[in-house]
Amino acid sequence: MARAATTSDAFNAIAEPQRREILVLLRGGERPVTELARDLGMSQPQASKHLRVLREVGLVRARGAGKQRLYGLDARGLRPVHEWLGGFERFWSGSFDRLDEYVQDLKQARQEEPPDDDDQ
Amino acid sequence: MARAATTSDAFNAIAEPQRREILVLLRGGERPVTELARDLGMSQPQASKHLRVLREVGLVRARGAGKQRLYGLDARGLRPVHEWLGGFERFWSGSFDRLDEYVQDLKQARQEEPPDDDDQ
DNA sequence: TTGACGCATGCCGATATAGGCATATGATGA
DNA sequence: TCATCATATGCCTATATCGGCATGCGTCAA
Repeated sequence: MARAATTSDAFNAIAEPQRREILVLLRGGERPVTELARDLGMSQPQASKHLRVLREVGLVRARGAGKQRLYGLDARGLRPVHEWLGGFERFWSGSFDRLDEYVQDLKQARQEEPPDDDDQ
Repeated sequence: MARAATTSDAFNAIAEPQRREILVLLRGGERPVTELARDLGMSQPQASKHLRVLREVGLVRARGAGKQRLYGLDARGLRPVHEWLGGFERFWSGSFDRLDEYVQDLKQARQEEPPDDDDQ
């Protein structure tokens, strides 16, 4: 198996930096493809492809406007992602001091143990 | 180019469902690899590989405990992701709840102001 | 030392990616 | 109708993935 499709869910769709930039830009309002491509310094086909992915996940909607096609944000699909991350909020907020203890434990363990830190 | 490495950032790391499940499990405290593999119904090598990815992104820390290796959560790396998503919160709450309304707003805005709200 | 256990890693195969380039499709206006 | 502009799509290459399987490596107990 390869990696999951970018169109499988919002998690995969926003894993790509350029797609995140597109979403950020669209926060300011609808935009045609060429404008997005220009502002983000990518080719028009690439912009279209990224927009296609975002469309298939439902994060973006297209609307024909004459020769152009205006893309607009539909960020509702990001909500589940945000909520999933919210489940970890207590681990980085101050009220949860257990992390600090944990980190201390780690430091101790690391000092005592030989460097098996293969981590890059 | 292929897709960005899963170890490039937290966005890519959490794009994989099994890794998300690992993180959720680790919210309950440190766990050895085999236990994670068993609870999530995956092979031990797969668990190790996923944990390696999470380790390289810094979402997880390992601590040697005898024969075992206890993995613990370090969710601080998720904070930037959560914050990025927070930038879209207003689009799924309140008046932006429905895309239709949102599109209407955009149309109005565009009619009132010149559309070349120029880039950046 | 030997064996058993826990975990990490290497190799393989199948797949899907991101990007570049060329081209097809669609709408507009003359 | 035809030419033009705005997008979408197809083909191609290089790459990185995820999974399975086998195996290496380190730790512990006899």
